Amino acid sequence: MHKRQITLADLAKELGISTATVSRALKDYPDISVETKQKVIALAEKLHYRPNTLAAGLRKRESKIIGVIIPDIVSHFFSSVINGIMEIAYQEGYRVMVCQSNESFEKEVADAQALLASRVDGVLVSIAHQTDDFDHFHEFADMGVPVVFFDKIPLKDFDEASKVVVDDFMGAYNTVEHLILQGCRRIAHFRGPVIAYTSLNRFEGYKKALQDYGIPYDELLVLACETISMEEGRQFCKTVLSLPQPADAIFAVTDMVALGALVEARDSGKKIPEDIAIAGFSDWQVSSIIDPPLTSVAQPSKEMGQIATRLLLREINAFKNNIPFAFETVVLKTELRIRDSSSLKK
Amino acid sequence: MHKRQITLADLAKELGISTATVSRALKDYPDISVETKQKVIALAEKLHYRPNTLAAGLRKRESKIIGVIIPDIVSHFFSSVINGIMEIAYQEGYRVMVCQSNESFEKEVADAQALLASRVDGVLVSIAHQTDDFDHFHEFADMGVPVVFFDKIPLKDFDEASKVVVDDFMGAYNTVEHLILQGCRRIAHFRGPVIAYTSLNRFEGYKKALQDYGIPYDELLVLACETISMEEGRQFCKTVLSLPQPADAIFAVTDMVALGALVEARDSGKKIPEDIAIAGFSDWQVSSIIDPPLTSVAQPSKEMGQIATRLLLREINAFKNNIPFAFETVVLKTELRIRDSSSLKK
DNA sequence: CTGAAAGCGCTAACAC
DNA sequence: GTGTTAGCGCTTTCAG
Repeated sequence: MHKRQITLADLAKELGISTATVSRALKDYPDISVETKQKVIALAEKLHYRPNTLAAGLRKRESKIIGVIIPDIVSHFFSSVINGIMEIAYQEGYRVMVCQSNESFEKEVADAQALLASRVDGVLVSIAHQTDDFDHFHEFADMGVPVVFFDKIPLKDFDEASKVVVDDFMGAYNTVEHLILQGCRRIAHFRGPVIAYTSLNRFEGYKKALQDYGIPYDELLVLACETISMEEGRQFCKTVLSLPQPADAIFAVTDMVALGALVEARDSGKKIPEDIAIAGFSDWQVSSIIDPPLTSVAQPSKEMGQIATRLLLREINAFKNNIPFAFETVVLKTELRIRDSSSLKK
Repeated sequence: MHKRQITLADLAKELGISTATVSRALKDYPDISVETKQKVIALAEKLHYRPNTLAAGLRKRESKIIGVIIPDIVSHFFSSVINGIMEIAYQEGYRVMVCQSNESFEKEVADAQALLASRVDGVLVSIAHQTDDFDHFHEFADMGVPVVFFDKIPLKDFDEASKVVVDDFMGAYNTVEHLILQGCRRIAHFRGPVIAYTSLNRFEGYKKALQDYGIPYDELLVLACETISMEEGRQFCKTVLSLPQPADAIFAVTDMVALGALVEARDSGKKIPEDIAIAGFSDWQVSSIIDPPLTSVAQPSKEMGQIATRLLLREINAFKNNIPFAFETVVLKTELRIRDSSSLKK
């Protein structure tokens, strides 16, 4: 039943040559005779020889695996990022080991140690919400394993790493500017948790746009999400519509929240965007098919994964060949997708 | 800069004992003195010792990695399945290596070989659309590596494996039955590609429900998707609405197609569900928030990942300990979520 | 152009 | 309780 795996030694014995030669033949080394190469390759094929990458990895001190730590895989954003990661990694002969922190600091630490034990050649990380201690990532650096952060990156304490982020500030700025140009003056913002970097930048972009256009900042119009759910979007929408001076636009930190607001506005008989314009952030696929289609900020998620992976691989190679390497922070542009939920001219 | 990794030998030398003892101490073997254990563990902690799983794997002939091959990670369904897989795998001390076939047979074969080379201890597979040759999976069996198929499983030629699927037949049957009970008599079906097992079973469920309720099958009402896109949903909706005897209900093979149909029906001024009732399959999160909310069949995706992984781990253990193992096929029940797109009573 | 031999870090008989 | 030893499968000097 259980056939033993085929090894170099098996091939070598069968052909009456040494394992070294077999190894070199399979790796297409220049100074092996064509004849030998062909024989070796033919036999390997015939016996379904599969190189044992564990053994090779042990010997060469590289696993050809890159680790990924993300808060949550079940989201369009992160699964797209992983898609980009896998595409590039695969092209370059690397496998991908994915871990999910579930936004838990403890799980993140455990994941980091597991990846360390698996001797991954590099790691791509989007940190959990509560993480503000980075010892577990410094350990990678100590072991000579490059780390590239993306999306949720450390706020402090981590200069010695490359990073890839989205320009949340400008994404938010452009959206609010658009709402202003549509004639809105009472623009509410449903912001994310205070700790999250991305939320913060979106909030700053919101404020800056108001300021640049001479619209006073009104803290009654700014509500902070905790769960970032549709339900919060509904609640907050109700709140800002029933103010003495009600909102005439809503910019939500994420499409989930914007959709909640949209449903609430619709159900309470408001006309969108005439009575209240709505815009979100993330550009879910669904956002374009609801009625009215939701204006939203698109993030280049797959591209983010690709770029982060390219950076990581470059760093891995630099490290291996002992050539100097400069850390980089790449900021990706977002794209405002204007749709009927905010656009008066149809 | 690049500190060398800490090995058992480092710990052994530092403590003046043998590597064997260190190894045993860390594994909490019964016959090591408590004193030694403590010393070893303390030092390991202090030096940030991380066991090299590559070396252990080479020696023990097990990698503690399970491989996953799926057509596409960027989908709510598959990312949820992976979520379930990772949860169980992690609990049991396994890591997960994910590969994406992109619905390409060639990529699937390449992935299989890569996983084979990585010496994964088992594999979870959802096959690509075009796959109808299974040599690359038989190779796992030959190497004594268990394979469990889920969702998209081989139609033939693969008895020697466990499988986990969703009851597409009953899911479809219940949906169509529901539409009939709502009073619909001209129920259209936008089916999936002929080759896909799941599409086929949904189609069969559709036919059986009609038959059981004495409604004649009308092939004008059955259209086969190729791209499974919103656009197809729109087109087909137009088609069945303009028949001499137009449809009064649509059951689509998937929510994507149903949403296309819904948008088309809405745009052309039809009342939903009075003029045309609509139901989908998959229960996307978005399906519940569009207007009207879409009736859909929910699949237990995370659970599918969990169950498949438990089956796989059980098989891995059985194999390792040479105890008999019987392959199983688990069929998971679906749940019909009735919403306003099909329900007359509000 | 090819072979011999050492060793990557760990585990598991087998000794004592 | 602990040490000795061999070896997992591969790569890589160093010889020839």
